[in-house]
Amino acid sequence: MDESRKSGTNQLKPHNHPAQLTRMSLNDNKAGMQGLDKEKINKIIMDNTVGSRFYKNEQKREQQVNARIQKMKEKLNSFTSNQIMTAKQHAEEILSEVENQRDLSRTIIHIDMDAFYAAVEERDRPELKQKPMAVGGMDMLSTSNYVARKYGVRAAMPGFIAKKLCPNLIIVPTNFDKYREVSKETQEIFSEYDENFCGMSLDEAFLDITDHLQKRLIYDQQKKWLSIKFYKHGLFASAGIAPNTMLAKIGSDLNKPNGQTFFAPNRDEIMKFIKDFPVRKVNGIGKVTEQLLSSLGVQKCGDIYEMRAELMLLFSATSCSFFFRMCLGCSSNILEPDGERKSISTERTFSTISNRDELFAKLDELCHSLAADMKKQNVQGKTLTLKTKNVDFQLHTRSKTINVPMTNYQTIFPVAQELLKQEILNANNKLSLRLMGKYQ
DNA sequence: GGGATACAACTCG
DNA sequence: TTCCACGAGTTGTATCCC
Ligand SMILES: Cc1cn([C@H]2C[C@H](O)[C@@H](COP(=O)(O)OP(=O)(O)OP(=O)(O)O)O2)c(=O)[nH]c1=O
Ligand SMILES: [Mg+2]
Repeated sequence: MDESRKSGTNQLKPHNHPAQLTRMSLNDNKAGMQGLDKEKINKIIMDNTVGSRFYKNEQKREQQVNARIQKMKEKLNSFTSNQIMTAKQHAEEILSEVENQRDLSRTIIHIDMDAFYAAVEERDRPELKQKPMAVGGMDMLSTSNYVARKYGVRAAMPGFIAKKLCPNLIIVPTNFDKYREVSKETQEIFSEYDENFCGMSLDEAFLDITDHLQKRLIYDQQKKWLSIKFYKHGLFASAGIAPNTMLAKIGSDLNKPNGQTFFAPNRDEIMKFIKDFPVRKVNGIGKVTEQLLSSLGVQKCGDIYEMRAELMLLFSATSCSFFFRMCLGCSSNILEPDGERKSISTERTFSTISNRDELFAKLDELCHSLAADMKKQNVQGKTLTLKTKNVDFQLHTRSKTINVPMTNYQTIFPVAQELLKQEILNANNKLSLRLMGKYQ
């Protein structure tokens, strides 16, 4: 039940796209996206976005970020020179502590498959290799091959917009089981080099090859060898080799696809590189933090040092120590074995439901699905969280912790039902529902 | 003051 | 024709209860 499509406001809203929405436009800091017509692509994206409920929500969030920035600037102006001075001293202490801890003795590789899901699909349908192709659905794409990227089509872009950018785009449905299979194959190879390798997702992993290197030189071989191994499938990977995980991760992206980067264990070279490296490309700095930092004039990692006092006063200790390590090119070089999972969840988006009974029927489905997943993974939970999203894309969560752990549908559903009842009372507007169960 | 608990916001792939 | 996913993790803040 979602009217409001007053077609009176006519379609020809000419190019008055509000002062560039930073949240919205094409993100080209991604492999395979250089030298394309960004203007044109952004126009198509905007033309298919402006006015939608999704867009309105994005605008709202943008406003919130701007408010945060405003507040930050006010705070900044209120600092006395004395405060700045002591903050600078404190920052220096932390920085020199980081510098003292710098350890260039390990060699870490980050390996990242190229266009992973798409590459697997191309393996099974080689005729797709020359064609623009993406994996996902009309609502959302998980990734695209490099041919499609030339059109501006990329991961996390809705399929229907991608189709506007590239009418010939072929969209292949997602096939997780296949990707899991291939992932297993690659991980077997990784374990030959480092049995304690750390798989970050289906398509990427960190390896500490320090010990392996003592036995055998594989700097160059690593890549060739991966290429050969995967050649039969036509799959390729990129790699970054460095003294720590942050640099290794940066490196694997620098020469994508089918490329690699080597950072020598040399302080000066690392500092020289990191100085001009954009903060946004560092893992952990997303769209929002980028904007917050940018409003302080911090765009490159080197800028962090210049603003160390202000950052100390404006951000949490956790954030600051992260920033400071960043600007010195330092990060962990220890690969933690991944422990127990912390949560398990299932969520679904569907066309708007406002009928109460239908809502509960949907909830029932989700509980069954969650219970099945929990059984398969052999886990139980003590906290259940219901997550909802309404037609305006507003998110809401409501959770309940209970003494006796939940293990199956019978124990989950009653709790979920309570949460949904409350949620319906709370927001008597129609909601498009999703459920998410967690366990902690 | 120090754990739980609840919830929003952010990030990643 | 369609009109922005889904699963997992972290951090920050508020609140309550020893
Ligand atoms: C970024 C992203 C990736 N994925 C999936 C699909 C990707 O193939 C897989 C790995 O992510 P990525 O490594 O980020 O992307 P990619 O491997 O497709 O392309 P490349 O590394 O060459 O730039 O994760 C999503 O489902 N949603 C996302 O938003
Ligand atoms: Mg990849």
